[in-house]
Amino acid sequence: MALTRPVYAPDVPSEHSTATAAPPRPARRSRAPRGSLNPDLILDHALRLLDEKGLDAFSMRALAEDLGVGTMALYTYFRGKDELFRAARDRVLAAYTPPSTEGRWDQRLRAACIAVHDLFTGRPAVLRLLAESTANDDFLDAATSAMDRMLALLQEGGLGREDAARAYGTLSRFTIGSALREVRVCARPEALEMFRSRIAALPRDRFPALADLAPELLLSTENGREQYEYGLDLILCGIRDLASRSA
Amino acid sequence: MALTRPVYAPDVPSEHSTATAAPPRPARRSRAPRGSLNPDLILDHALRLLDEKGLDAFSMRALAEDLGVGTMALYTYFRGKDELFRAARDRVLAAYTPPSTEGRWDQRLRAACIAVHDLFTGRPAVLRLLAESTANDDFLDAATSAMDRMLALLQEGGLGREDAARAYGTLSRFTIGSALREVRVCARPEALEMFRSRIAALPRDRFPALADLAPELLLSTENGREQYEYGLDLILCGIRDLASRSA
DNA sequence: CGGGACTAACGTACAGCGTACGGTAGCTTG
DNA sequence: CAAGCTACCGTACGCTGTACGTTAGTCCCG
Repeated sequence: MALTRPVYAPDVPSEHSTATAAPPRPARRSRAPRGSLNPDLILDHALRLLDEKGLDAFSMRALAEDLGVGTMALYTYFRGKDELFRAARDRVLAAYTPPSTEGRWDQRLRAACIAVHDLFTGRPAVLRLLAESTANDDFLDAATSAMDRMLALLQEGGLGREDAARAYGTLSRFTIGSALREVRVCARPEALEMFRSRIAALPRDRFPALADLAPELLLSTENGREQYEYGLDLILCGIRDLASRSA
Repeated sequence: MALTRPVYAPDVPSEHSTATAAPPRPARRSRAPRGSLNPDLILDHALRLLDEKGLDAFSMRALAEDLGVGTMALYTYFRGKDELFRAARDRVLAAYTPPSTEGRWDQRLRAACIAVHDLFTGRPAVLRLLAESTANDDFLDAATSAMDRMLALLQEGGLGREDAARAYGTLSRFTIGSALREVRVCARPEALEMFRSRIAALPRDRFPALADLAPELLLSTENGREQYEYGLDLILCGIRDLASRSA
């Protein structure tokens, strides 16, 4: 009752009943005023919720409640959850600011990659959206300029057309793989702890190299950003080699 | 009715009602015999479902129906969906067979990486599970031997302890990033088509390098496996450089 | 050969999800 | 002041995972 009040009932309060108020009272929100919603506001709250509670805890109902609004009000601005997620992802990607433009081509390329990596790891939940999206992830409108920039730098370094395209693909794959690992493991104390305990419990005779290198593996796992730069430099070394051969 | 028959009601048929039998008849399955289920059988069907219909279409109910069994019967063997997924993932990883052990250390390392990559891309749905798992992905029991092997090869190449650990991290990140991209994009005709159309619609004046390299980008995107090997060689080049410097 | 114990298979129910559909209220415009 | 438009919203439906308790097949013990 009250919940399923017939649509046209004039809502007679019937307060004369001696009952101790309505039972659990579903906290009936009053209708939000007319201008209380807009796409940007919705995305703000969505991103905050995603960052704070994570992707799994996110739901349209939770977002609506956070906004103090009925669930279906969100559908005035977004066709559904998917579209909302895509908009959130694009908003985050749009925050990419290309780093300074000084130094040699490889230094600038390095800085550009790191900027993308930091952008990703700064928004763990959004990165998950990115990884799951079927679209060609680095080809969103927002990311296009970063892509163009990196390709130009690779060509500036002297790489041929095919090599530039493929080197870009390599950097992009490594960057998203790294960001994913950092977000899912390096930045999670409980995952790190599990890693630590598992590595300590390994039978040394069956996995000699692994057991031997345990401390180093732990160290490199703990510091995701440093590990990313290390791998990036490994790839850049290969790219430079390529460039020098083309020259 | 029939569906919600009170538990202890003596089930008076009341067939004297002139109704034309029970209405839609929910296709009441008869109880499956006692030995019709076991963990391996469940995992077989789960993996087949995942490969055929994808992760999104998977549900406990669908799996049970596929097995010709009530939904809750699955819970006799797995605590829940998560545990079932983890078991499926481990089963796939356990299928890893180390490649032949001939050739120089870097050639063997290369072959080992490619084997892992192929293992991943062979099971798209499972790869998604891998990417989403919070655990340290390459540290599952099943993957431990591959990890040990790669670390040993890196040390055989002359890398120091820290370098070996970090080079391994690089290879692992790149491999999972590549497999993810391949599964989400390269192997999906509709995603490729979208990429093609988007790249053709780019304003050439704003993204000159990108528009210029469009054909090469398309080509490298279409062939995921080749692109992986290219990137792998780039990284191996860096690793060899490291090795020669340590010597 | 009966009967009790064990447990695999199961049905029901519940809370939560995304969202289609239609109602309602408040601003805007005539 | 009325009419129309549309932002906001309530309800309902079909789906999900799974807690809980029931049922029935099997085996063992007396």
